[in-house]
Amino acid sequence: MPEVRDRYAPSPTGALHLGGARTALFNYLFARQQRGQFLLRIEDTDRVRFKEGSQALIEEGLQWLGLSWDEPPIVQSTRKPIYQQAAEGLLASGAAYRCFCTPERLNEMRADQRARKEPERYDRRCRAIPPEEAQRRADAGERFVIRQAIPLDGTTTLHDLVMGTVTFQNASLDDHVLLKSDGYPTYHLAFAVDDHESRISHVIRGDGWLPSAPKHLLLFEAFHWDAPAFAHLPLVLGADKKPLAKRHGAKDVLEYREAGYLPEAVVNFIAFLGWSPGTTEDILTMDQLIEQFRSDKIQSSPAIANLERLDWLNGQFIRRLAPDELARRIAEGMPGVSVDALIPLIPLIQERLRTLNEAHEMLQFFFEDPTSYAGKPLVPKGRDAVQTVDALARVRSAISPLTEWTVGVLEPVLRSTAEQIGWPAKDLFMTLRVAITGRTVTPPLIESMGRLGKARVLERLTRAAAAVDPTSA
RNA sequence: GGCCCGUUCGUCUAGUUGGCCUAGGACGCUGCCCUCUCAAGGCAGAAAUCAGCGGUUCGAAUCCGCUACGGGCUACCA
Repeated sequence: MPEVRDRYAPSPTGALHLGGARTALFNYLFARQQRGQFLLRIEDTDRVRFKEGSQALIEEGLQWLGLSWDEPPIVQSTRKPIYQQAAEGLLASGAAYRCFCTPERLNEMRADQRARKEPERYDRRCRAIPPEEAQRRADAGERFVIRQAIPLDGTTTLHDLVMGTVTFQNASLDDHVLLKSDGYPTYHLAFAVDDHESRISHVIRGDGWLPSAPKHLLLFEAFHWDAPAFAHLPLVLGADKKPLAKRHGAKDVLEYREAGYLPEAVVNFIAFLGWSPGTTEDILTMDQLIEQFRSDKIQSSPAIANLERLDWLNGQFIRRLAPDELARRIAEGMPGVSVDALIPLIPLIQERLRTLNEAHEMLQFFFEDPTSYAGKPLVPKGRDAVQTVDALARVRSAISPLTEWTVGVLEPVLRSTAEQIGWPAKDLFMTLRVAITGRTVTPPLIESMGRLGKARVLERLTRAAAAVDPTSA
């Protein structure tokens, strides 16, 4: 059996969005599972849409997701002569021809076709030019493109791994351009030449290419090359049901990294966009995905990316992380805070996080004193300032003699203090929470006090007491 | 207009060799439990007449046809 080799072939016109990432992931999973190779190719033959820096961004996105490629990427713009040579071969065999039609004539032709409600297609005028004459005009410096000479009749059948068998009438196919007048190939030519040269066995790409797949099959035939197998992937849509690829707001995968998402979660999320293992499992690691991936389980209908699910998945993966690993990842986003300082705090927040970034705010009070209690309910409902200051003082004197500073000794002391002053423990805890953290929503209070240490707790209690507004009822 | 593809809870999906589907799971949502706040976790629940119609069949989400709707392509873009 021939070796499996596939590839992700983005054009560097922007960053890597979720849809592109999914195409890359499916190629990667398939290649890894088949013990084959996964390649990267940069399709930069469109010099107009080309964006500087895009390739680096795409590569960084892929690396972040853990999709490593096995050979240095082919960059198409560096291979112009190779495509030209291939096109000339086609010219010689009659599978392609030179076209001298100007853009103006093409526009007029299409306008006419539209007016007559005919299919808009190249009318093949130049296909009738004798090759010698075409050669002469080319030699004389006339601008031309090279078009594929599609068979006038018959059918072409594609056996797609996802879409099944699709048959096209050759008569409905256009003589599309293979080589542009600037000497660059179009996608079609470059694709065939490169995939052949790279010995690609499986082409897994977006289903936008499905309509041109028969032309690609015909091209391979014209070259007398074996065609690869095809799998066309349905679109990934945004919440607005518009294809991600077409939206201006399509997010770069690296933005998910900035927002505190784990690459494991993003991978899991996009894997299930149009694919499922056929079981009820929904949290899979990359290794499990590799093992379970099957191209025939790919959905043939488009999928809408439901970001709420990504949030949930992210929380799941965060909870599965080893505590020191979680600390490491959180520290990356918290300049000035060491991994070691974070490790003891992890148990307090690990099961509360949905994104890494939430840890920053959740943990802030460990690293800086509350700056203000304005607007915070230091005084419980039904109590007044005097009672609150008194409660704070009672807690202070109850805990300051403590020689052992653990949850086990703190909790009973705090509860009995609440009882002594006649407050429900809930109320006392909230007052303490606000006093010590400056917040109403925090990790568990007593554990937090334990980690903060006695000195800092006592100090904050004093400051809070001083901040209680005496005019509050 | 032409050529293709698609259509199961709001969303991701299971279902693919027709009966085990009075359609299963997950996210989200609602309620309850747990509880020092918030989460997490546990339990329960609402939610798809399987796009519609017509066939085939003892029996169809699963097979066939038509219709509707959605989408892609229709560039010297990829």
